[in-house]
Amino acid sequence: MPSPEKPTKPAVSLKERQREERARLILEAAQTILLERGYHETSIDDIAGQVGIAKGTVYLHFPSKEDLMIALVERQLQNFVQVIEEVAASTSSARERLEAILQRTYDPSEARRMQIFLEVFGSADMRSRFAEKHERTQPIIDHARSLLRAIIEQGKAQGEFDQHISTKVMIVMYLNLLSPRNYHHLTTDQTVAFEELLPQIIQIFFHGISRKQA
Amino acid sequence: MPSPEKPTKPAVSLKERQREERARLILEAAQTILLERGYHETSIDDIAGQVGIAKGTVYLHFPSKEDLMIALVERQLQNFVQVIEEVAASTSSARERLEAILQRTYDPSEARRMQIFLEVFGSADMRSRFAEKHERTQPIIDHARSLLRAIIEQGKAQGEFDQHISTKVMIVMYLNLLSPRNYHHLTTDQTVAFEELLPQIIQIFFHGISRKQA
Amino acid sequence: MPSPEKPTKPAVSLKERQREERARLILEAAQTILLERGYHETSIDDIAGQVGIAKGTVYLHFPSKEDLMIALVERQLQNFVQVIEEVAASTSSARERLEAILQRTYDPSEARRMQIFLEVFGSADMRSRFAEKHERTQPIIDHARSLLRAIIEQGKAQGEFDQHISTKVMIVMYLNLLSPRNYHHLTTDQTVAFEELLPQIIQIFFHGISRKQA
Amino acid sequence: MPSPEKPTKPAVSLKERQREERARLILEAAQTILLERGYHETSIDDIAGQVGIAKGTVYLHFPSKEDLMIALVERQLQNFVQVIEEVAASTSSARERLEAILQRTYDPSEARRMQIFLEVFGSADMRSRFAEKHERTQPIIDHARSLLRAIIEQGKAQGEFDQHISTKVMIVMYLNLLSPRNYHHLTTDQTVAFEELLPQIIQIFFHGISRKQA
DNA sequence: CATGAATGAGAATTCATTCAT
DNA sequence: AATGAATGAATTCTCATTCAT
Repeated sequence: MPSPEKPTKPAVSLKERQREERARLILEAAQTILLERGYHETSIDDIAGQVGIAKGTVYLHFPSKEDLMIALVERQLQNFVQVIEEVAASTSSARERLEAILQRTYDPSEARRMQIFLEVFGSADMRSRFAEKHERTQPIIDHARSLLRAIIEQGKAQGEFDQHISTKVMIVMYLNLLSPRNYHHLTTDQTVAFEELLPQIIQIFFHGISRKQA
Repeated sequence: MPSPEKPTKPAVSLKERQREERARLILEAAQTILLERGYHETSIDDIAGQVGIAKGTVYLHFPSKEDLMIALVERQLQNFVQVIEEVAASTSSARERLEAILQRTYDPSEARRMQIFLEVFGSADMRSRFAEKHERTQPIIDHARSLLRAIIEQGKAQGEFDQHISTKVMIVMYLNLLSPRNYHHLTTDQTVAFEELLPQIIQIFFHGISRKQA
Repeated sequence: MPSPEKPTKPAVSLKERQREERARLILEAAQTILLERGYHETSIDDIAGQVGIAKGTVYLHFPSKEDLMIALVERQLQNFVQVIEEVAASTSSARERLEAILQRTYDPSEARRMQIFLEVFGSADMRSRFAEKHERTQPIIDHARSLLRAIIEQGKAQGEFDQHISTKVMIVMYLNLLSPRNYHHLTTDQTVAFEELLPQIIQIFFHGISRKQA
Repeated sequence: MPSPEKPTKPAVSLKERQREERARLILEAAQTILLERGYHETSIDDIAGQVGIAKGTVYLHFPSKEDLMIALVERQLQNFVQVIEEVAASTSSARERLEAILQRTYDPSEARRMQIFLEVFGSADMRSRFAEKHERTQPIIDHARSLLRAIIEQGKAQGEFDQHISTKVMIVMYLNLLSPRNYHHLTTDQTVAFEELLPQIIQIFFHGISRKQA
């Protein structure tokens, strides 16, 4: 029997893992600073400084600042899609599933991450800047939408939701609920605690789309 | 006969009026371009060019690019407050008044203008950049809020709205409805016509906050 | 009669003249440094420093480093074409005219300038770098060539030059004679005085292309 | 039996041979890419990639990019000197020998290689960059010159060449004939075939320097 | 030995702001 | 007042070189 300690395959994997870990560290730092200061107010040097590496090293992992941004968005989207997929598989009612997604997305540890992609789509210059790079993110977005559509349409079919309201509109409003940014000032003002906020929003929305009682 | 070297008040006023007209022209141009391209993608030169004046002239009216931006936001906010005030004075029901504000704000000619201030508060970039300059806009925002609060609380008192939902939360959600940006992709996709969009959103929201029937 | 000192048109012309003068100054400095150090070894900052202006000012006159280079080449080419045109108009023999062009081009004050465009076509990376920007220089080069061709062909027709040698080859060799760069080391070594060099080169070339005596 | 830890000479030699072979491979790749793209457009990484080794390995053989370049030039010069030496030894006439050198240097397989050193001396860029590193190449160049000088002076002594033309000038012009770069556009234009080019150039040059018939 | 990740100096370019005319 | 030329700080990105593994 050959000696089992000889690292043949794992060696490749180690380097690769280190590489990915480094990339993850950069994404993490980028996320933190970008969320604080925004795209234009954050230089590659700032990000590198945050990670504790040199400017050039960032470029070893991401070919440009834009690509770093896209990678960030992509990661977040995938994260989001995963949440939806997990929840969508459950057998609870449409409303329960949509609420579950909200709950998990509002989880503070998730919330910050969500925002990054709202940054990108939120301002005119970001939209135009990244318009051409959306080939990769668009399919993910489409996928998320179709998952949500399925849930909502089940809810309509089973009499939970009002059939007179367009599914598209529901999706858009629902996605807006997911944007912590929209509630940012509320929690900054500290006049409404974050924990009370969500249930009320949920209540408004679901009451709003629920089938009207005859 | 008045001494000819002492400029009478109307003369000053004329100059002043021209000055203000010029400032207005600059704001107008700035708004157009900023909405299209975003803050960082718009240079002072671009704005001056649009107005047909020289770069330096812009600085005769606004001490910096940031101040120009703030002025833009302020103008929009005042505009918005005026709409609220006009509507608030009417004697119709709370819901009717809130709907009226939405209608007027969604009016295409208004919608674009609304967005400018959403640009500013919408991205981390802008928020951090303008954080210190909010002394002037904050009171206006507070005023708008208190006007809306009054309407909503009337609605609650008169049994239109659900008293269990915090007024603050209602205001936030209501303000979100006002953000055409949130619906931008919808109308860009051309899958939902702008005209159908508003009624449905209104329906969801007001049904959502309405007092539940026993 | 109106006062003649009122500068209406000249005012425009003054600014324009100052602008051109500034551009000329930059070109002059660029030429000096570029010839000494080459394209890659010369930064825009170096050039600006030589002129005594700031980096950004260079960009007020030339949109990019490449364009500055092209402008330099163009100026030199036009200069060269002008020399050819002036000489071509004379009624002397073909050889005399070609010699005259050489004389004027070897004039030390011209010689340095000539080189700049040889720099550009001389090295692989310059050629590929500027390949796409040649739309403007190519016609000038073609024009110069056709002027030379005409002279050479007259020389052949009148029995001065050997008709068995292709005009194209003659032109190429002639243009090589014009490249002070080719003789650079000679004069650097200081073993051959510049003044003796030209006559000998002329002698070799024209003897070389002259019609062979039967 | 020899002690196994002491490497005999052949063993060192093998390693040394492998080392040299590796160096040769690098030079070969460097030459190919450098000729295509030029010095600044070629990175060490490109060269390493072409050889199929890692960037760092290049530095095991050449202390810097400049030194790699110098080594390339040196190799080419030695090659050239070898051609001259071989030809110089023959008993044919001076013209025949000089023509033979031209023929061998114009041989397509040689032509490309020749150019590398013309790149280096041809642009100001390179000249200034390598000026201080010429201690090693200068002697080789001097040697090549003296070999050529000997041939030319024999030609003069035997009445083949015009004694009134300085040998130095002849050498310079002759070396210029060797620069395929000078004829590059000709063959690129495809208006003159490469095969016709050389004989005509030879004809001009040798007729040009030949002793004039009384 | 070979590798390739990490470094950081350096270069082109942009643009808000100033100021002489 | 208006102009627009000039400035220079700041930013993105490249790549020769080093060095731990």
